[in-house]
Amino acid sequence: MKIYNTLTAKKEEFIPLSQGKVKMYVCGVTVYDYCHIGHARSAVVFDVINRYLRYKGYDVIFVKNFTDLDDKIINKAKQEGVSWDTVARKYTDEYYKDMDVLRVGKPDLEPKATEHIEDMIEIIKVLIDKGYAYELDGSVYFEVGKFLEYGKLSKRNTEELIAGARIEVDERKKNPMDFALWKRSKEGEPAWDSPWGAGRPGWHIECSAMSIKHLGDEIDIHGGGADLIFPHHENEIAQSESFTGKPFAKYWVHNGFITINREKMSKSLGNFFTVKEILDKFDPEVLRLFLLSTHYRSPIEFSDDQLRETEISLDRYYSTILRVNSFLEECKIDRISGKTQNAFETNVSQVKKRFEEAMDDDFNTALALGHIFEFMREINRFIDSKPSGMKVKELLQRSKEVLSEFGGVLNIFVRTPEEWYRSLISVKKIGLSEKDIDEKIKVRQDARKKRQWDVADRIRKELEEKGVILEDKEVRTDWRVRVGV
RNA sequence: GGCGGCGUACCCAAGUGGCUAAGGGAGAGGUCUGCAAAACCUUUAUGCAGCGGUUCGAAUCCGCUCGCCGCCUCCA
Repeated sequence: MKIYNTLTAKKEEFIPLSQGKVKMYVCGVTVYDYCHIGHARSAVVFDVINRYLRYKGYDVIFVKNFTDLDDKIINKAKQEGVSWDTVARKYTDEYYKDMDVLRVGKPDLEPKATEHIEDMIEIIKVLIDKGYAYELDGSVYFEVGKFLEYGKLSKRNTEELIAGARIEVDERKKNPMDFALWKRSKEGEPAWDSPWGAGRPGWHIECSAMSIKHLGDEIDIHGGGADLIFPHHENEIAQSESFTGKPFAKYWVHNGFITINREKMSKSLGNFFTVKEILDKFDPEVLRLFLLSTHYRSPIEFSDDQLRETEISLDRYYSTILRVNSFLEECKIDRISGKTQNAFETNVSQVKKRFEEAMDDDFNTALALGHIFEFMREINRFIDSKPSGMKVKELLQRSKEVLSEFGGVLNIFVRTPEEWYRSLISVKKIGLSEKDIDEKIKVRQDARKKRQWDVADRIRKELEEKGVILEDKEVRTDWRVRVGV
């Protein structure tokens, strides 16, 4: 299995520190607002990485933190006139709601910054003792010049950084790039006691403290959005490696951004969509599939049109399954058919290998999905060939199992076609119940038996206008909800 | 200014040295069907931003040019 490592800027063979075990830490969200789809992308990407590692048999410990103490939370609290921890709690709850509907699994541990203040203070103390940090008027700074490898992750040297620095320079700092480990709290801000007086931790130290505490000095994978590479992850490396004297993380994994009109989606530009906004118009599985249909490191251009296309793709999956199910119910067992079956059997046994090859290559979900859709065409082609015989049922059963196995890794394709269409009835605001539709179908079937085509066509058209499409099969009529509109 | 990435069909998107350049959507034609829908089949890039170079061989490596974007400040 290969993983692209930001640290070496190369795809590398994945060899965990301890055989068969993977320790993974991912930077989670700062809980000061609703999740936007960029947060969703990161969450979904690392959820899939976690699932695939487990699928491959690794014993994974996955830690993802909550930043529940930060300037943005404090500002939000001021705006809303509530306490900062009320803000943190509210948006933590909202985060969980969004993750649940997106079927993002829970990490093994979800530590919070506020629960690790003591751990952070301990690390800061050691960094001062070791000469990597200095106190200045109740705050503590990390001295970047003392960590010779500073810039190794983001491929920068300190002179360049200073030259291009846009940050406001505190003249008293030894070096403009030195960053806060501990900040003296101002009046009205949350504060904890420390050897340097009342204060609160800087942003970067929390992840070092939580990663080291829960996973140890050295871990296998450290992940997050590409915008965390600098300064957050660079600073984490500096602090952690100065503290432990060991390499902090072996593989650094970063997901790409979502763009809108080719620009990075961001809160400051105001061009963002929250997860909730999208789910008002689309089924959550559509968003999840959309996020996985591009490689995780590439930018994804977001638009409603793209989601509509994804919706059509997903519908292709469910309508294929619906078709397989119908076929299995009506399937007659008699003679064994020949060539098409052999060809299909080969496909069934090969698709798993293809899926794993794709995923082994730096979690190439886009390619993996390509194989899955190709396989679905094979299934449809097989059914079109009107196969018969004992083996047919078994092959189709196995095909469904293979698809749900892949679905388990990507955590899509987890519902029945019926559940999918039921969801679409409400997402697309069809305004009919399943019962209504079934009744209309029944009336229409009677008309069809009597060859009253005008009556049958009228009912079909009436349903179509509401977004329900009918499909006449040999012995029954199935319905679907129209997608992609 | 420094560093990095991207440019593959009408749209989205895999592919980073070697069989006919995956897959999805859209379009056109066909099979099936009472008619449809779905499905399937055929078709849509002698070419991968442009120009040079390396090589027996390049979308894939190297150089230059053009265009777009990101990071260097909080950010998933």
